[in-house]
Amino acid sequence: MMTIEFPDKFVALFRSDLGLTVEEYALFTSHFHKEFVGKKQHYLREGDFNTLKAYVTKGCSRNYIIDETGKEKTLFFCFEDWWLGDIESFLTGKPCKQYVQAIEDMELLCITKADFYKLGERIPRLMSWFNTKIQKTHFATMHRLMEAKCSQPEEQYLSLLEKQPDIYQRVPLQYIASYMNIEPQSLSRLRKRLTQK
Amino acid sequence: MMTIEFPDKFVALFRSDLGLTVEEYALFTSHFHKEFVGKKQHYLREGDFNTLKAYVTKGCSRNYIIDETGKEKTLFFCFEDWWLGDIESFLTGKPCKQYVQAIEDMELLCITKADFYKLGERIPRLMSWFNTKIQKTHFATMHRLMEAKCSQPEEQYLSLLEKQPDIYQRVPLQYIASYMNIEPQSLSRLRKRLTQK
DNA sequence: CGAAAATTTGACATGACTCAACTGGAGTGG
DNA sequence: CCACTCCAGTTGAGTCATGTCAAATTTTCG
Repeated sequence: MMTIEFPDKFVALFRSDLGLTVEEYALFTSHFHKEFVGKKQHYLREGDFNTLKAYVTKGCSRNYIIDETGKEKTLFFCFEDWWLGDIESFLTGKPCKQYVQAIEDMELLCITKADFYKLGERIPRLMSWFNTKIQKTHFATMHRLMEAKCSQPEEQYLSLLEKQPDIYQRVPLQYIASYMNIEPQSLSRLRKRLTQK
Repeated sequence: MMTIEFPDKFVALFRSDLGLTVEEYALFTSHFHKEFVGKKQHYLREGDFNTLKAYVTKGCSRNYIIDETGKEKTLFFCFEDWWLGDIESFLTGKPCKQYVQAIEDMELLCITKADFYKLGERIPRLMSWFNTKIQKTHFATMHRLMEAKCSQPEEQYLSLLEKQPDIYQRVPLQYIASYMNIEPQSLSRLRKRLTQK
C-alpha cells in the first residue's frame, strides 16, 4: 500500500485546528484513498449516491443541476482544499439531485461514508468537526442565496472575480454565465463593457 | 408561573418523534416562555443578536435583507410550527445579517440559547435533533437556491402558491414580489395574466 | 491540419424596470 | 358616521438590458 501525501492545509485542519492526536490522525488518514476525475468527466450525476467524503487536492469542478428546459445551472464551483460532493445525498443516503463535473483534471483524497462514521464513533472530535462543517456550509449557501437575490449581474461578476481571481483563467465563460444565471452571450457583452471602462 | 400550552405538533415532535421521556420533556418545556410580535414589528433587525430559539405558534413572518440600493429582499417566509430567527447569528453568536419581521401578529414559544445548550448536555437527543435540523435547514436553503436559479417568475409563483396556498391571503403582494425578486408592479401584471388564462 | 467547441458579434423581440398616475380599501380623527 | 389620509395595489407608457436566433470568429484538441 502506497503512502498518500496529504496537503499542508489538510494536515493543519486535523492536527492543529481540530487537535487530533498523532494516533487518531494516523488512523483517520489510513482510511483515505486517491481518486482521479478527468476534465469534463463527472464525479457524480443526478441519481448517483454520494458515498464518499472527498477532499480536493488538485483541479476544480462545478456542481450543477438541469432545469425543466434542459439548461445547466451552475450552483457553485469547488477548488483545491475544499470538500467535494452532494452533501444532501451524503447525509440522507438518497440519490443526488446535482451533477458534479470536473472543469480541470482533479485529484481527490477520499474516505467512505461508512469508514468516516465508524471513525466518528471512536474520535468524537471528528463528528463535531463535521457538524460544524455542515453549519458553515449552510451559512455559505445562505450567503450565496442572498447574493443571488441582491446583486446585479455586473456586481455579481466583479465580486466573484474578487473572491476567486483565478476563476477567470480556470473556468470557461459559459460556466460562469450559468453560475450568474445569464446567457454566455450576455456575459461576453458584459465583459466587453467592463474592459471598455 | 402560568402554564404554557404547547401545540400538538410541538408535543409530537419531541415526545413521539424524538422520544424524550416524560421527565425530559417536562424539563425541556419548563424553560420556555411566550413572546409576542405585533404585525409589522421586527423580531430581529440587522445587527441584533439572536439568542433565542423561537417556535411559531401563531402568525407568519418574513426574513429579509436590505441590498446596497436600499431595497428589501425577502429570503423566506415563516409560518406556524416553524422555528424563527437568524440561524447564523444563533449558531455563531455574531450579529444578524437578516431582518425578521412579523407579517401578522405572532405568538412565539422561546427558550434561551444558554438554556437550550445546557439541556443539550443533559439530553443528548436534543442536540442530535438540533444537528439534524440544521442539516434539513441546509437542504431547504439549497433547494431555495436551486429554485431561485431555475424557475421563471411564473413557475416560481405557481409553485409557491402550491406549497403555501394561504400565502395569497396572508402575505401582501409586495413581499411575495420581493421573495420572487421582481417589482410589485410586475407581480401584479403576472397575476393579471394568470387570471386571464 | 481539420473538426468541434467556445466565444464573440449582430439584429431583433421581449419582458422587467422606471416613472407616474390612478383606484380602492383600511384606519384615523373630527 | 362620514370625510380624509395613507398605503397597497393596479394600470399605462417608455426605456433598456437580457434573451433568442443566427452567423462569424477564435480556440481547443485529436
